[in-house]
Amino acid sequence: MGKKRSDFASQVLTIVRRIPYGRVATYGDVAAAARRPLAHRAVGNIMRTCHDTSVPCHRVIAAEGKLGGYAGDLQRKRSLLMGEGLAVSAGKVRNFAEVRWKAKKN
DNA sequence: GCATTGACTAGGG
DNA sequence: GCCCTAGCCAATG
Repeated sequence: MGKKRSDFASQVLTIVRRIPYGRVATYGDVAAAARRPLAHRAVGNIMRTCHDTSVPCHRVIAAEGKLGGYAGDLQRKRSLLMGEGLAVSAGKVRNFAEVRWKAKKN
């Protein structure tokens, strides 16, 4: 680390890193936790440009429990989610409402 | 500094 | 339930 990212990017990465095992959050939730509820697009852009291995980016999914996308292999993202006890079907998390992690304000 | 793009979201048909 | 449109933020050329 040491790479000086934008304050928003750094905040987003911190939020994603706080997502516990077996939980998932939407881009909107992460964006809202980063003080930018309308920056859901920017969150996806940050994850794409700053996909760090220290950040469980696979726990960040789109709304409605949809997986959305992933850097490299989307299938890997699905495998990771299923590996955490999440039921993924048709590119969506069935128990999304149950495993949805409520991001707290910072 | 403007235009384009992206792992998005919500709404309408 | 799917496709298209409009709107938002940040990074890149």
